[in-house]
Amino acid sequence: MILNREFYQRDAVAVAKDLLGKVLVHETNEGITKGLIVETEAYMGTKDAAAHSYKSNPSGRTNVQYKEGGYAYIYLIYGMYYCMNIVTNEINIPEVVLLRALEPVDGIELMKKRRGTDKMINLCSGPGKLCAAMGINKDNYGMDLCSNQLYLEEAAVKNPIEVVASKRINIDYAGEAKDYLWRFTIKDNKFVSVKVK
DNA sequence: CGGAAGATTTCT
DNA sequence: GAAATCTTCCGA
Repeated sequence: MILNREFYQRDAVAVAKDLLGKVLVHETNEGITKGLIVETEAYMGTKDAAAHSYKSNPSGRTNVQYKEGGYAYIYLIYGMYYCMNIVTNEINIPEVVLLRALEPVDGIELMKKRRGTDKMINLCSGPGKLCAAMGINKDNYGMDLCSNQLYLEEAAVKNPIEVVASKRINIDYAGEAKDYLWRFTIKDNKFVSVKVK
């Protein structure tokens, strides 16, 4: 079952927690890939010094963040890797959830081909890696997650999930915001990206 | 218009 | 521990 618009129209922290255990699906010409979300981070727009939308105009790269929840915010980092975010909350509230790690579910051969590795644990354990494995790039920027190409769905089997909150990764420049516990992971899941502080 | 820096990954 | 590599943003 595909998650509906209402799911995304809440604050980013609530959505980030609820996204754990959901499945990200991307249908392409090459085939379909699915991954179980095991790690997320919330970025709370104007209240968060680490967010892209904290100090920039509601135009350019962050434009889509100001839409209502349920859209894909894709950006290129360090000139080499894409990161996928999910826009949350209402119109004109620039809050997003960064997807940091997935557990591969479907289309694993395709993921291996895209990533150039056979190691399951290495396919999606990081923001740049999961985008490469899922075939996500700037063409997906602003895509509606309530449509049928790139979307999220409930996991086929719902196992009980234990959520762990921790500090976010690689945002030391963000002042006091770097200590906010807005990173969420599934406890003891081995597909979570390895960097832990 | 030019420069600096970044939600990262990979190899040494 | 450092390089790879390019878009975006800010200051002049």
